[in-house]
Parts: sequence; structure tokens; C-alpha cells
Amino acid sequence: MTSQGQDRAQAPAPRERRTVRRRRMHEDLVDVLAEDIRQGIYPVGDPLPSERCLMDEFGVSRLTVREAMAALESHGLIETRPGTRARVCGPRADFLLSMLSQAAVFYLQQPGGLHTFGEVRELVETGVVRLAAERATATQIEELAARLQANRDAIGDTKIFGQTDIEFHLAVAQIVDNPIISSFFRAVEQWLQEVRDISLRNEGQMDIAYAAHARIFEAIKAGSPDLAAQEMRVHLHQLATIYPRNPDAKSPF
Amino acid sequence: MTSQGQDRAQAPAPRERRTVRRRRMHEDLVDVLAEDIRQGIYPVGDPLPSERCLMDEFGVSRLTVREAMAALESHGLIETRPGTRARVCGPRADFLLSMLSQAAVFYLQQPGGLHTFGEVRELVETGVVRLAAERATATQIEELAARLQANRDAIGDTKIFGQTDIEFHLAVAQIVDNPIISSFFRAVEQWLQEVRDISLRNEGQMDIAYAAHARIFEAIKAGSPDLAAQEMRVHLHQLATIYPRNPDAKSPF
DNA sequence: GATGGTCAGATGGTCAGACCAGTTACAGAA
DNA sequence: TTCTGTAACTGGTCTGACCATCTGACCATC
Repeated sequence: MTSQGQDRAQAPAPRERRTVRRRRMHEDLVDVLAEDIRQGIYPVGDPLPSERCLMDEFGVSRLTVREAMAALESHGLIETRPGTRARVCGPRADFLLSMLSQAAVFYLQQPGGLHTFGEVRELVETGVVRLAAERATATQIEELAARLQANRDAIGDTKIFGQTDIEFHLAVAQIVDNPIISSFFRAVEQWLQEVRDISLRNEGQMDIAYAAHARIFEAIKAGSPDLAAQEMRVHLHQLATIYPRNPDAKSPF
Repeated sequence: MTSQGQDRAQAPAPRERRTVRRRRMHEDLVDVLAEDIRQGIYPVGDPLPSERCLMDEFGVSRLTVREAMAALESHGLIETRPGTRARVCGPRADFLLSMLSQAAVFYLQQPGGLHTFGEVRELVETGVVRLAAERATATQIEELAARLQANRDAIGDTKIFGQTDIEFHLAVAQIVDNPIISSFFRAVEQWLQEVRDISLRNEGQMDIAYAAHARIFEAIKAGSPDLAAQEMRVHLHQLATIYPRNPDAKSPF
């Protein structure tokens, strides 16, 4: 018996539930095993006890054990494969990245999300160029110059220009050499690409964007944090003025 | 039969697996249902089809359906309760907060995590005070003054001083009125508390911290973003110099 | 001694059926 | 019209089973 279409009438916003959600059997198991992992009883790379052993040890069904293992895997603590026992995995950057991406999408989809997110982006990018201006080595400035040149060469081709635009910003971020900042940039990379694809359709926008990048580059090269931040802020504000007011916020994945 | 202690010999870092993990049955179901939710086929608040209906519809066992539902719930897309069908829930801020907290813990636990995270914190807090200095209303400045006074009154009591210290920083952040920034602060709040509990044991540190807060307050009151950022930077650098070099990074939860 | 093939045992993945506890809707009585 | 009891539907957990995958031991060959 299928129930497609069932109960899909328009409903008002759901009233908050008042019953307390009862704790489930496998949740206790999740807590115990997560704590064992945290305490190093199962170091990274070690296998966990098998499902059948855990069901014996905790006196629950194998299904309950499997639900706990699934929860641990969804938290990124373990990974399972057929035929071998689950293994503890260290917190993986790619897992965190996907979580950050989901968080980014969440905020973008909220009312005013574009503004909210844009504000944070400005805060991060102006802070990043400050640090870049303080720290850039001669080699890094050469690398940045190459990115800038590629950006210039791409004028006229919306797709490639957008790509080199992002690569320029990423190269600035990489000067700071901070994994959290790099993760932030990667988390929003696809969304930024889509935003630029839209923005760059404006007449003459590639020239304007390139000119802003050139000024940012000069400020970093000159070792002027305040100037670099100011130029980045002007650049982002200009982008905000041409970006459509209320576009559909697109998911980066 | 238990297997405690089994296979726990020291092992080198595990070599990355090369076998391709086979796609599981319930993963297809997760994709389909997640897409239905994204497309609005099941709006927020609507119940999903029952487990028994989904097993009929997709020709899989009820256990496989339950695994898919568990995965959707761990992604924060639905919530389940005994006796009623699972319901779609909108992305919840608390869910995102816990994800940000996990990300924060991840980066803190990496080698050099304290430095990496401190750098990002400085970037965020200096950016936030700049915006606060630009935007603070008279009412907000009064509120901030009250937080500062509470901070001053707490000198001598490590616990309360730490609490008021964080409240001062949070009040600055709230001037910016950006939910992402507020979430960031809340995500690292408990960890910050623990850090301060350690820092404030240093002789005279409460007086130093209060004095820095007072200078930050004056800069915000004077509407001087550059000065506010500079005072915040000095404050955070001073904290970094007295904080133990390689403490155990503690989980905020 | 190194290598390749085979096999048994251990493992996870999925299934079917069952039972229990919680929730909801409906029919009948007051 | 309202209230109550009950049936139906729901999720949570269990047991036993079978299938596919992986690993280690063993043996034959070079």
C-alpha cells in the first residue's frame, strides 16, 4: 500500500510539540562509544568491537547497535565497510567542510540571508587582506601577480573570468595560511561562483572587477593593510550594488 | 562475548583505504526523500509517508527505510517521534550551532589549533568591533557601559569576572546584529569560558583585561573603528602571551 | 623464501516477521 | 454537544536468518 500524495494539504506553521521526546535505546550506546573514542580507548584507525560483540556487551539487539553505529558515522567519528569492523576515523576536513557548507546554505536561505552572509564575507575578506598585506612574501606576491594577470587575460569570457576571479581571492586567502580560513573559502566557493556568473553579465563588470583586484594587489604589494582592506571593502560593496536584490539563494551543492 | 581490549595494539596512522565503498540501499532513499523535501513536495511541518508505506513504495525492508529516516534526522531535515509519522523540520539554528561547535572543536584539536583558531578569532573580533564602532546607537553604548561596569565589579572573583568578560564581548557582537556572527560567538562560548578560567588565574590579569575592555569601550563610544580594532588586537595578543603554550584543547561540550 | 590460490570464519548489509508503546481519529454513550 | 473508550496507525525494538565482503590461515608452486 503506497501513500503518495497523502497528507500533503497545505498546513499552517506547525505548532511546537509539547511532549518530551523519549530517549532512545541506541542514544545511550552512542554516548558511551563516543566517549570511548574521545578518551582514546579506541584511537584513530582502530577497529571498534563488532556489532555482535556490542549487542552482547550492552544487551541490546543488533539493530539497535547498528543504529548507534550509523549515528556515529553520521557524526563523522567512524566509518563502516562490509566485511570489516567499523573503524575510528579522525575528524576529517572534508566532513567538516560539508558541515560548514550546510551551515552557509542555511544562513543564505534565511530572510535577509544574502545581506547577513555578505556582511560576514566582508568581515572575513577584509580581515584576510589585512593579514595578507602584513605577511606576503616576495614569492607569494609573484604568485598573486600571476593570478591577477590570468584574471586580466580572461576579460571577455564570463566563465573563465569568474573562475580566475575566485582564484585570485583564494590566493589572497592562502597567504594567510590558516586552515579555518581556507575551509571557509572552499565552503562558499561554489556559491561564490554562481554569484559571479550572475554579476559578470553586467556590462563592463569584468573591467571593474579586474581594476579592483589590481588595486587590492597593489595595496598588498605595498604592505598596506588599511589600504588593502579599504579596497576590498569598496570592491565588495560595488558587487553588492549590482547583485540582484532578492535572487533565489542557490545551494552550493 | 565481549571484545573489550581486543585489537588495541598501537598501530601506525592508517593508510587510506583504496577499495571503493559500495553504495548502500538506504542512501538512494535518502537522496530521493531529501530532494522531495528540498523541492517542497513535503513542506516544513508536513508529515512524511509512514515507514510501512515507504517500504512498499520503494520495495525495501522497513529496516532500510528506518536507516534512511535516521540519516535524514541526523542531517536535521526531519524529526521522528513514536506513534506519529516523521515530520519535515526547517533547518534549525540549534542544529547549525552544534555543527559549528563541532567544526570549532575539530580545528582546535588539530596541531597548532590554538594558534589557528586564535587567528580567526582575532580576525572576527577585530572586524566586529569595527562594525560596532561604526554602528553603535546611544542605547547600545549604554548597554555596553553596563556590561563594562559589571566586569569591573567582578574584579577579584575569577568565575564571575570570566562570565562578565564573555558577556562584554557578546554585547559588542550583538551591536552588529548578524545571526552568523552571533552563532559563531555562541559556538565558541563555552570554550572561551574555559580559556578565561585558566588565563584569569594569572596575577593581576583581571585588572589588565578590564582596562583593555575599557579602552575598547571608549573607542566604540568615540566612533573610532580603527582604534577599536587596534585595542581589541592588543587585548587578544596579550591574552595569547599569557595563555599556556600547549594546553589540552578542551571540547566546548 | 616469495607468491598465488583456496577456503573457512568473521564481518557488515539487508530481509521478514513479530511485539510493544505512543498517538490519533472516530463512533457511541451520556 | 461533549466525553470516553477503542481501534487503527504509527514508530521503537527485538529475533532469527541469509547474502555479500573481507581477512587470515594454509597449502602448492617456483
